[in-house]
Amino acid sequence: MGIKIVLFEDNDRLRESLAYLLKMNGYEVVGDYNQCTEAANIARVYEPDVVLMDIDMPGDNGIKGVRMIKEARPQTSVVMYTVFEDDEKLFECLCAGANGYLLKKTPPAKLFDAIQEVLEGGAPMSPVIARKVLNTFQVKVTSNKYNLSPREIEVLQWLIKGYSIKIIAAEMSLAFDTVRSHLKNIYQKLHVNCGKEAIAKALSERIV
Amino acid sequence: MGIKIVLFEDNDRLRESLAYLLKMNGYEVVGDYNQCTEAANIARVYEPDVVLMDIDMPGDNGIKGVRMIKEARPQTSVVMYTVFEDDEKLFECLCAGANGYLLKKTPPAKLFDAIQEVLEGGAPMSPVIARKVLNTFQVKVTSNKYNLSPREIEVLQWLIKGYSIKIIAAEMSLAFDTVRSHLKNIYQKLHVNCGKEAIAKALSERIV
DNA sequence: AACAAACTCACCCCAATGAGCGATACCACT
DNA sequence: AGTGGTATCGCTCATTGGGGTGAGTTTGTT
Repeated sequence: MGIKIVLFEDNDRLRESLAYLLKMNGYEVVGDYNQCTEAANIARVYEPDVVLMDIDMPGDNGIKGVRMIKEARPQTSVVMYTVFEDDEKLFECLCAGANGYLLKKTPPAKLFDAIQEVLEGGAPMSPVIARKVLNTFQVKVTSNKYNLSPREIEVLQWLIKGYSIKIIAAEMSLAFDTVRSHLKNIYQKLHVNCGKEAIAKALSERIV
Repeated sequence: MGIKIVLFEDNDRLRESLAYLLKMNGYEVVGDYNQCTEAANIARVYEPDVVLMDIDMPGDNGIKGVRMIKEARPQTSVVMYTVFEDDEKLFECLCAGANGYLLKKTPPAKLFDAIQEVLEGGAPMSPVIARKVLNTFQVKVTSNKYNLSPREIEVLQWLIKGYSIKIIAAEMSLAFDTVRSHLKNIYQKLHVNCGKEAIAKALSERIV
């Protein structure tokens, strides 16, 4: 049995071309649609191995489409196929459960490679996209822009575990007021006014 | 001028084979080393375009190697080349600034593709690795395991921005005590005892 | 119609915390 | 010898926040 693929793409010409190309290359295109409102049902009924999903479509957009498909049938691999390369759409798609992210400028040959890759448990991404994804991990390079001292970093690390001042003092074998003193300095350096803000900032900027 | 590559790999046979292969394919291997203690200086002196970096080496390991190179010369692309595929080492490398992550089972042809890809601003990763990376974004599927109500999620989203109860109440046009009430329920559902813990848990588990 | 869940608000008590003052000591650098 | 940064500790005061309890309203489900 062949590889079952479903397409969601509102540009009719492009969608039909894709379907044709895929069929020519031995894939079984079990459905192609110009909008993804019924994506969940389609996934359940046709049980595709791979879905190619555009983002910009009338009705529900492709991001919602991914979410619906992944809820309805998680084992289906969903690969985004779009012109968008802005961070916001990208990470929304990834959070929604996309298994790959290809830009439309991807040549057909690479497209087939990508389908093969996702079937083998990979996560095909256009180079620009992969770089963006990796960069989200590397914010550590900017970690010390707040000029925290080693001791302050240590305190902050306890703080972001949700520990209270009293507990932190015990863990670090320090006096209660010493920890508070460190925290005051930390808050100043991070330009925040309370522990909650500090935790939020530290975790979202991956300072520690 | 050719593409300048530096290798760090403690297996002499493998390292020499790689150097040979790369040279045969037109790359300029400006250095190959069996340990990376001097990685920073090497990067500064030879100004390589790409570094292939093993992880398990005597002395400083490759993770420290990446960090040193990225501090000394950020424009050098560092691609990990290792047998390790455990999450811990992987994400340490990515946080340290690695621009790619290839498993040693990668065939040479793919290796050349990867070097080309990283030179073009991409982030070559072996399929298994890419999947792991993407999966870190998709924790949303487990988001509702705590069974938070829509309103509670909304409150939590304000909370993790570091806002105080008073501010949250104002933003949501609610009474102070209403927000507290929601928070109490949230704390119960998340099995935490205070806002700081809730923020820590919500952000580290990407609940919202 | 009955019930559960979610949403809303209120009151009390007291612990936790941030702000704003300090202080001493150590260390590196000039 | 002085300067600045870090680390340590102390105090008061006002605000914030968490635990407990209760209760009215809406909404959806059975």
